[in-house]
Amino acid sequence: MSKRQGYGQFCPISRAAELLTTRWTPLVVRELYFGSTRYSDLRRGLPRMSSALLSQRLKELEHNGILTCQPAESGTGHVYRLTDAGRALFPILESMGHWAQTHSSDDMTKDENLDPDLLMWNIRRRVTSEGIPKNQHFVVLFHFLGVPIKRSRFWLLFRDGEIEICMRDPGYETGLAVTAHIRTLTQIWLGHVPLELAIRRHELLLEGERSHVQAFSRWFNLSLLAIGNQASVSSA
Amino acid sequence: MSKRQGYGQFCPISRAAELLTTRWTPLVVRELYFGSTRYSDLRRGLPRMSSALLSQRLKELEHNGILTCQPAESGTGHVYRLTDAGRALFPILESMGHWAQTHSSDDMTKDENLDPDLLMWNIRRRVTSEGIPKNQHFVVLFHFLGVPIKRSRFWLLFRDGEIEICMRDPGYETGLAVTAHIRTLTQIWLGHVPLELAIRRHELLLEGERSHVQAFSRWFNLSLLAIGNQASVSSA
DNA sequence: CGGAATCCGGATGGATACTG
DNA sequence: CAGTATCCATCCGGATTCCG
Repeated sequence: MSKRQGYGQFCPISRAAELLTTRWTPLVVRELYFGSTRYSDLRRGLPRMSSALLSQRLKELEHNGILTCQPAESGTGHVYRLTDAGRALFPILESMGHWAQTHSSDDMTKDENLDPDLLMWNIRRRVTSEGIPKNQHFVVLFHFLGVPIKRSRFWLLFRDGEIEICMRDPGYETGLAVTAHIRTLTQIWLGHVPLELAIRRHELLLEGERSHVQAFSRWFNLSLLAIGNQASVSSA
Repeated sequence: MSKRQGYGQFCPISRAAELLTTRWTPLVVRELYFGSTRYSDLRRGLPRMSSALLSQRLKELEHNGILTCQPAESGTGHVYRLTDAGRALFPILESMGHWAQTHSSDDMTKDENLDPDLLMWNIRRRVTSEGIPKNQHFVVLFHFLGVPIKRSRFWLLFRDGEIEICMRDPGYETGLAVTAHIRTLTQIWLGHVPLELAIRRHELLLEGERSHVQAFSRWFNLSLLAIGNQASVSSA
């Protein structure tokens, strides 16, 4: 497979670099760290990565002891999980994220990278059912501006403790509607802009029963990367 | 030049990853951070990197605002220096080094990566003239075991505040001789093994006047990566 | 010495199609 | 759904060359 020579350096940085300087590898680790376990989860979180390359990377990472691959008990496919060594890579990713936030001309929120599917998928993984009416379904509509109409509406469906993203109205009554420019919600998600500020400036609109509006900040959690980045946002 | 697509992610990790997931790039940054400024310094520290690729990387990094390139005042060539953004990358490298030290089956000191030239070059950059007799030259011979004879002897020449590596006896009287297996000195340098321990076990031999032997641990500084890694070694 | 340009074969990555 | 297979563009390593 890889006939590639190593860097020929005894310095430990080079060991990690040999692992991480292949394309997409850090992002695969990120996805796993943030909770993806299935091949299709990974594909969803890394839409621009080709399937062939993903499966190649998974094999390499397994071979390098970064992840384990086990046949899924429930049905088909495999479950991928980081090993201890794999989870230990996270501080590296964290410092990469921190560097980019402070030193990269912040075009990570430039138009071409804003992606509502990706954002919703990331949000879904961090959402908690806390503060959501139990034992009944609850629907939140996200309505994005700055996005082609066909990809501008997403429904988050809370049901039986499960959370699902729908691209079409799931039919139940909508309990809360969230309206914002895709960039606004992305910036909030990344911790660049405090939620309250966006609300106060009417750049993010919450519509629904008062209790549902107030509950929003309890179940809508920011990206793990946002923590410690910006003014705190979580409900008191 | 690079027509390569981005990762299409708004997550800041991906911004840093786009920069760092090209081959050799983290090590070029490491070299600059550790004090190299000239093209030939970089080549010396990265002997397995091709010249063409190095000059390509330097251009890319300059373009990305990681380093600046200025014509050298003194004579020919250019001086490469990290920008603030470039220096800010160091925590990433540091966590990479830390990860490898603790989670990579420590074959970074496996035989094929042990390299006396590289080691001497690294050592030289960290050596201080402190504790060295002033206003006269002072010569230290490093004698490596486990290395082909032709590359087994290096002389460190202290003269006029300058420090030079020689591959042949510079002719002056040798003030101190250091003898060890290449692996031993590499492990000491990386902080895997305390200097005192190696001395006590007679795995590192210091020969010379008592004062010169005692001075050794004052001017021989460990790799920056060793700091906080292992039992401290520096003289009290 | 300090770099940059070129050429070439092999390795890697991206796109798409295909299979169980 | 969970991956493979295939083809082509790009990247990388090594050697050589060139220039100032």
